[in-house]
Amino acid sequence: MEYSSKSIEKKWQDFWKQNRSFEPSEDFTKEKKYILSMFPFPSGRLHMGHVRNYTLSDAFARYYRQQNFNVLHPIGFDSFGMPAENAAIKNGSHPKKWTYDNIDYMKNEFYSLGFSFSRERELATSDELYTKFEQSFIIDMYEKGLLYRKKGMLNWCPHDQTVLANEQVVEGCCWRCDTPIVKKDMNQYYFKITQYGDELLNDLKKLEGGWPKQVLTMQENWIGKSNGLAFDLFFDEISLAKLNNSFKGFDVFTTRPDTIYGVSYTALAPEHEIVSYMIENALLSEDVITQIKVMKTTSSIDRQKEKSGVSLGLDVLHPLTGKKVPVWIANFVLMDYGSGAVMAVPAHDDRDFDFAKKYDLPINAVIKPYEDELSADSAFTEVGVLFNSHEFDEMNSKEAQSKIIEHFEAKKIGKKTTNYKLKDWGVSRQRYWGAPIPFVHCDACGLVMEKKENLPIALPEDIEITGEGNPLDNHPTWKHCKCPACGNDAIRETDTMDTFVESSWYFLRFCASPKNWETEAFSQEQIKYWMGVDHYIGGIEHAILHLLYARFFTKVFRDLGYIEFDEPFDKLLTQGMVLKDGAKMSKSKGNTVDPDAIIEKYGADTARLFILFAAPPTQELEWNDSAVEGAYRFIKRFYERSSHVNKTDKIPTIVHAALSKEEKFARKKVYEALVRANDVYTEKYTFNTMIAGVMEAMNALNLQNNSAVWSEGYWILSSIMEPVIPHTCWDISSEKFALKNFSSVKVLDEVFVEDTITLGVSINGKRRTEIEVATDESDENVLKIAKESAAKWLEGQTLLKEIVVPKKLVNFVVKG
RNA sequence: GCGGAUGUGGUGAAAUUGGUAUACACGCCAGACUUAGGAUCUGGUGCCGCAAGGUGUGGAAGUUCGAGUCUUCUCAUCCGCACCA
Repeated sequence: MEYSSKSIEKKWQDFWKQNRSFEPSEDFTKEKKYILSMFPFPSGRLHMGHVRNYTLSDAFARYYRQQNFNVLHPIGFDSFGMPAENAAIKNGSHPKKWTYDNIDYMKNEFYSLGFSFSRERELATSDELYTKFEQSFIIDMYEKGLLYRKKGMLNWCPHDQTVLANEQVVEGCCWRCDTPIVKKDMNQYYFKITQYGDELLNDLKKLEGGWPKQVLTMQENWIGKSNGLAFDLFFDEISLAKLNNSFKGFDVFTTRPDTIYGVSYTALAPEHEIVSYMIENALLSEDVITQIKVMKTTSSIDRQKEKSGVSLGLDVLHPLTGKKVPVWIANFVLMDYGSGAVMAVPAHDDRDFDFAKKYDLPINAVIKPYEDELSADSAFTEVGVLFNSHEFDEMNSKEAQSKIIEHFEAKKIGKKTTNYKLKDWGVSRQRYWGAPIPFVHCDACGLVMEKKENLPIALPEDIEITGEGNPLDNHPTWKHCKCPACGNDAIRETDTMDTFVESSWYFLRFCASPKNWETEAFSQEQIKYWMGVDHYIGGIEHAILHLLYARFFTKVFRDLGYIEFDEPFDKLLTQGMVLKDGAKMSKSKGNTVDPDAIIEKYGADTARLFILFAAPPTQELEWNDSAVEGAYRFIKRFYERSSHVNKTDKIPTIVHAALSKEEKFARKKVYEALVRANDVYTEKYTFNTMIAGVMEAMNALNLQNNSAVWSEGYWILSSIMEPVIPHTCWDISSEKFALKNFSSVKVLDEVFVEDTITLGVSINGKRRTEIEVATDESDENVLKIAKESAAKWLEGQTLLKEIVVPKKLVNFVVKG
């Protein structure tokens, strides 16, 4: 048999398609596995990262099919998004055509790699049917108060001309195009993800063990829970008068209530409402107003470079001492965290310290180290002991935190508070290629939900995409509609949804039987059976964005009564990047490898084998052309040596005792590979060692020529390898085993029983020699044999201790 | 700064509870078959050394009969977050 990847792969891909080989069964009494890889954006072509992702999920899916599970392994396309519009601007192609052409191309690539996806459940999130149900969920969420509209300061990308969620701002820049973002005041829709902040944080515990620690930590940090004290600061008489009594004061949040007696100034964010009031009412000098304007318009990156501020000429009263404390504006105070105002304790906070130094503000220390002296050159931020703090003097600063909170609560001047870094998810985008937000603006009724029977609110196709403004807004007719409530003329919302909304529930849609796709998003019964996802596989880059949003939607859907569980993904496998020449593959670096070219030259099985063999899945994978050749050579040998195998439709029975040493060794290696393979899918995901085991077994088989041993070996090995190199294995199996061997094989313990065993002999832990003894030899005899063998090294030494580790080694402890 | 991870041959990487370090593969060297080889097969290959032997898992110390594995410290690299009060 001569190996030809082209003819074999085509043959089996056609066979699988014709036989609907990978469609899940609707028999819900069978045990199930839901294997999901993160679906791709239809960018045009697959890249090696995709190949790695889907090779992994495909291996899981195929393994569990062999184990007789009912397997759901679906694929779709996350097909809304800006690149479709960017392509339109660049090439004049319609976003819809561009998207669906790409999908067609990429689907062909998928199937030419032999991925065992359910073809009948393929979907694209830009399908109108998908939009229909998504809009329906949006309406439900609005009714529940989980979606709201408000005016606020938003992250605006000047290049993409759209708003970004906080999660989409990376180091102050747009996650997609790297343009520095600016703040813009706009009306936006928000999901109330903060309402679930605590649950999203606490439920991370449920994911321990199933999710990588790194991802859990990243989510924990992102949610950023911190406990502390919130209290009001009140203006003194003079300041009240200055402000025309419009404000009594403002509230602040601190995680360091123990430093309360060290407060020497307070600071507001430049965007704070009191500041705005003072500007509007000309209560500040032109010079100060100019300074504030500069602070507000500086990009967040530049704002971090140096601390700056300005005094407002106001004072508040210290809540405990009643002393006057000056109020400043400081550029490091963030409007969107806490209340946008802080109490400043320069003696015990680095930022406050820098600011006080710059503007020559007082520095009042109230905590000192237990051992050392306080330094005047920096803030002391460690745990210490309180002084200058009235009744709290001599108290440990950690302990003082709760005591002082109690004190504030007892006096009813403040209370224990929890703050989160997590903010509500801004979901509206001023772009065309997204799911329209199903609302209508009516002069009489205000913001009105579209009626569910009118869904989907589909996108118009006759649009002009220029890159200037929102194409929906510019469309001559689309936005004009009737108010669903009063029937009068109204204007349709022209914002579309963030594409992360689609990816937040697609895994639920896959559970739905396609025959009901028209009528329902999914059914309780189907969800109950298929969810949660047993193995979710994808890139670490989604650690926060997608995975947090999907968890949020799951909890919302639970509270809306659609589903009955808290977390969607039981096990998460985050794959490493694919590198070439030490760097991530990218077009700009010119170090990409085109999957199609690899398939053309070596075949899909070679690409799959290399990817799984070269590194464990969570690690980075360095592309290596000659190692790819090596993978190809292995497959060729594996295929061609199947000529040693006899045709059979059941696993051969072999009398182990009657075999030669080489034959026994070959069987042992084969069964070792089998044992390894069974661990891989549940615990370790180390496909590389599983494949190494198969290679060892192949090497061992090649040292003997018993055709029954060859046949048994191939029965097992081609089954182990089927998830990795399916085309090759199906071809061997159909030729030799009538496709009967893709099922679990019982491990025979007899092959691991050996007559003799080799033990290492070491002196003081250093290996010197080895001995071969009968497996059941007594320790006493083992020692005797070992001593003879090591006589050379024991001579003239005093033997202090003898250690026998059964089946491993002998160690002599000597002195001399 | 905070958090997470990773350091083992020329390279990608192996190594149950601490128990013969470097499996498997790439590369390299030698040989065989060949008109030829980027095909195939066989053998070799951590480092120093002719050898005996020594040495060796980023570095230092510790626990132990025995440490890649456990403990402490340290160095380097990568990733994520970052003025979050």
